[in-house]
Amino acid sequence: MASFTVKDFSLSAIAKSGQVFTWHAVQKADATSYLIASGQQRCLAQQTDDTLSLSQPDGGKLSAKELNYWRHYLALDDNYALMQAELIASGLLKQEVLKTQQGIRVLYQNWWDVAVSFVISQNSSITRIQHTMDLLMKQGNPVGCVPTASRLLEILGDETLCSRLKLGYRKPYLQSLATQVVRGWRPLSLTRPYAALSAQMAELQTLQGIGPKVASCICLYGLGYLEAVPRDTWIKKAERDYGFVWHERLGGVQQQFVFAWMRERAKR
DNA sequence: AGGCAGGTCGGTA
DNA sequence: TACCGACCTGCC
Repeated sequence: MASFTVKDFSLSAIAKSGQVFTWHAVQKADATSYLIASGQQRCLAQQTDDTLSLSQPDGGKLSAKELNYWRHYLALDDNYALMQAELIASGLLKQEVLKTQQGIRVLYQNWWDVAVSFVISQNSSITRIQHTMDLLMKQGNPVGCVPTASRLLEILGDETLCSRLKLGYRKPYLQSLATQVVRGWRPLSLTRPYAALSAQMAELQTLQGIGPKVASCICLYGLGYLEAVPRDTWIKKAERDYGFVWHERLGGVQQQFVFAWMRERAKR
C-alpha cells in the first residue's frame, strides 16, 4: 500500500463536492475508504489525518504507473495553497468561503465518465444521480467502472437492464452520445492539446443532451480546463445573491469552493 | 400528496 | 437573442 503525505486535502470533502459520481464509500471499523473508478481502472483510497493511502481494490499494491495515474487524478500534483492564494489576492474569493471548505480538490477525471455522469445529472437530484450511477457501474466492464460507449449501447438496448436505470428522457441523449463515441468522436482537446475552452465548449454542445452546463462540467472535471465554470442553480444563485465573478484562469476551482459553501449554508 | 431536482430542447417574440 | 413550457422519475 502506497502512502502520501497530504496537506489540506480531504477525501470526504471531495466525495461530497458534487463533481464525481464514480466513488463508492466503504465503511470500515476505523475509517471511511473510497472505491474509486476512472475509465477502466479502479483503486481504493483511505485517509487518516495527513496520510493518504492508495491500493488496488483488493488491498494489493499498485504499480508505479498506476500510482502516477491516481496521483494526477487526485490533483496531488497541483499547488492548492498557491491557487487559493491567487484567488484571495484577486479579490474574487473571500477567506471565509475557503476556510469552511478546506480539503476540496478539482479532480482530473476520465472525460467519458464525466460526460455520462452529467448527462444523467440533468434536472435530477444528487442522491438520484448517485443511485443511477451505482446501478450503471454494476453493468460496466470491468464491473464497478462506467460502461464504455459500446457497452453502454448494449445496456441501453437491453430493455430489462435499461428499465432498471430509470433514465427517463435522458436515455436517447446517452444513446446518441455513445453512438458518436463508438464512431470515433472525441473531444477536440484530446487531439488538439491546447484547444481554447470556447472551441471545446462549442464542439461539445453539438451533441444531443449536452448544453452549456454539462459541457462546462466535461471541460472542468474531465478535460482539465480549470477556467471552466459550470453554472448550475447553486452557482447562479451565488452570482445573483452575492455577486460572484469568476477568475479567468481558476474560475472552475473557485466555483468548486463556492458551490460547497452555498450548499452548506443552505442547510442552516 | 405534490412539488422539486446540479438542464436541455424546441418553439415563440 | 432571450424567454418559456415540457420532460422521466425518485425523493423529500
